[in-house]
Amino acid sequence: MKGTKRLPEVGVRRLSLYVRELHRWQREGRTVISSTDFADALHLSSAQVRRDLSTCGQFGTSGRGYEVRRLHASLLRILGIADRTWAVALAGVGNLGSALLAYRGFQERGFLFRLAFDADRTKIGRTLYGVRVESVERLAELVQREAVPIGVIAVPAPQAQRVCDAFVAGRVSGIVNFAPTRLTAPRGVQLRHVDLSLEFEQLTYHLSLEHPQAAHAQRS
Amino acid sequence: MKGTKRLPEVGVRRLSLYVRELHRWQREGRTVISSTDFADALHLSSAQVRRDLSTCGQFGTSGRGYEVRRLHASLLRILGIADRTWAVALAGVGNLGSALLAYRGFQERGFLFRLAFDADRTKIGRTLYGVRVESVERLAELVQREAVPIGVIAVPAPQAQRVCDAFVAGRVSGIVNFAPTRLTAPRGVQLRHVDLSLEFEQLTYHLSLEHPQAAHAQRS
DNA sequence: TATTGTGAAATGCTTCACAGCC
DNA sequence: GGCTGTGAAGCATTTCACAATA
Repeated sequence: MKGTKRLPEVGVRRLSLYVRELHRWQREGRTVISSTDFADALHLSSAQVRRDLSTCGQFGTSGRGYEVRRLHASLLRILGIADRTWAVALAGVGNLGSALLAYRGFQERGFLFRLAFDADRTKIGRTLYGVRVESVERLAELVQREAVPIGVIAVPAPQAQRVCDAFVAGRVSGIVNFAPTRLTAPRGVQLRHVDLSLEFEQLTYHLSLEHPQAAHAQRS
Repeated sequence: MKGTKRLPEVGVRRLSLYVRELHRWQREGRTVISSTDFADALHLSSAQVRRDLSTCGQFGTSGRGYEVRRLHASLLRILGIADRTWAVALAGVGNLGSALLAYRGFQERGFLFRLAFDADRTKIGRTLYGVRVESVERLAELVQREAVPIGVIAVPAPQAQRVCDAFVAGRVSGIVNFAPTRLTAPRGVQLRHVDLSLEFEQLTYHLSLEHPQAAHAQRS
């Protein structure tokens, strides 16, 4: 029912949240939900929800709401994460890397860790969550040989650019960076930055000292 | 030099990135930088950088640029992260929790893990990164006794709300949530959501298949 | 000359409010 | 009656473009 309008970047991010809630409602056995249900669950306005959804297509029924199953399937298709499995290569199996390997949300969305790399000799050869850890020196070679399309960077900041270059050499088509540094891509390869440090920095100014009565800061 | 204008929410987030770059430039010995330097490093427009900075105060010198040391100190002060240490309590020392404990950026910004909790009996009593792991059952009690102002949630989604309630009972003034679920705060306590699952979800639509020649997707 | 700081314009995003539909 | 989808209004953010300044 729409011509040219596109969902804004920030709206796409909300789409992911809608998917998450739909997933939960489906488990709970609900079959129909309204824009107000979304609004309450996610602290948005119902108008925002309707705008987001209607911008992507015609999903609802006037006077009734949205069918959970259908909307869920539609949004997955729109986000491009339906019926597809993406192989992923992970660089760095330290604490953060291990957290990523263990994160179930990945599998739920069709991502599968196929390769893992580390520079630490004591880790190479071990198997974590079903993936064998290889030497980072073989990263480009193996990524290219296995034609793995996505690289995930979970190494310390100073090594991130080198790893990024290796992924590019291995001809991945997407890189997700969790190192607190900005990467630059050689020659026409586009990178997207998913920057964990930014999340931490949010904390520094989001401190909301609005407890009913007391507000106890503390030095240490 | 400004009257009433305030930096928008998203601008505050950029401020953190400016701090990060200033930190780096300071290490590299640079003394003066321009809005264009910021723009190049962070993929923003120079006008945006100037607008952000000038909205916070008068920091630059026409025809010259910004003094690195002074700007760095000023931004830290504005973000409220100078000369202060915040004690933090961590719930969940699994992979993600461990990654948070190990993350140096925390200390750099004056955050110090004072308490850690887990439900796994085999972990309780162990010391990780200098912090003793306590039973999650004692969370509210210890957080209140030590007057720790910030709680960090790194437990699985189904447990997150319970842990959140415990932090509130322990009278923290801020909570940061890394579980992929929305929390609700009892009675007038304001929560901010830092949602790791959102980061993962970004990946699903940010896949940029723009390699010079080939684009090899793959099922598995 | 090089660069900031900033009105004004442009663009983008959210909310309002209600017609239309079930 | 309740709810969606959407023009139009309102608000927020970014960019333009240039006067001011070192």
